Amino acid sequence: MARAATTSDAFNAIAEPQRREILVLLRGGERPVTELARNLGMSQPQASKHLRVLREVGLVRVRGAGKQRLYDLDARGLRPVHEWVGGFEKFWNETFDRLDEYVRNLKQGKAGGTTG
Amino acid sequence: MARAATTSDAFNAIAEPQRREILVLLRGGERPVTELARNLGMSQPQASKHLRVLREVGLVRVRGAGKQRLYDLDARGLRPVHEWVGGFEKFWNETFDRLDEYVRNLKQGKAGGTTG
DNA sequence: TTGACGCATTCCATTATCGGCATATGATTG
DNA sequence: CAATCATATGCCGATAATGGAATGCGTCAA
Repeated sequence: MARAATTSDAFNAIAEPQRREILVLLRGGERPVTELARNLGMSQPQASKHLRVLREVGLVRVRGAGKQRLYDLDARGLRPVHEWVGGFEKFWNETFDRLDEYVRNLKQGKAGGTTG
Repeated sequence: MARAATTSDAFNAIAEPQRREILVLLRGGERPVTELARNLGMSQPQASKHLRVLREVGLVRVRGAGKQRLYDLDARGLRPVHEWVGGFEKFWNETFDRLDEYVRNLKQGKAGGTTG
């Protein structure tokens, strides 16, 4: 099996840096493809491809406006991501302490031992 | 070019569901490889490979304990992820409103038009 | 209808994943 | 040193993502 599809969920979709940048730009409101491409220094086809992925996972919506297609942010799909990562919030402080303790133990000649 | 390496950053590392599960288990404290593999129903080599990725992006630490190697959570690398996603927090509520408005416009026979 | 513009899609090459299986490496015990 | 347990690594097959280039398709203007 290969890596999961980028379209399988928001986690995979936002793993790509350029797609994150697109989402950031869209916080400023809906934008046509070409403008996104220009602002991010990518080709129009690349922008379209990234937008397709974002649309398939539901992070953006489209509406036609004449010749243009305006893409709009739909951030709801990011909420589960935020919540999952938020489950570690208390740990990225605590981790410092455990590392401190670890280092102190090393200096005392004792190996690790945070647990036992 | 192919997709960015899973080891390129935390975003890519946590795109894989099994690696997320490993991190969740490690919130309960350090664990040896075999126990993680058993708890997650994956093979030992797979667990080792996932742990390698997590270690390379700095989300876990290892220490030897006899024959075993105990993996420990280092959640600090998740903080940037949380912050990036958090930048969309105000939008996943606002989005509902914009969708509501969109739907109301549709019912009135007007196309889209959230913008103009 | 023809032409121009905006965007989506397809084809291609390169590259890296993930999983299974076998095996190498490391540490402990006797 | 030999045997064993715990873990890491190597190889393979299958999958697919990314970027570039070319092209298809829909819309608007004349």
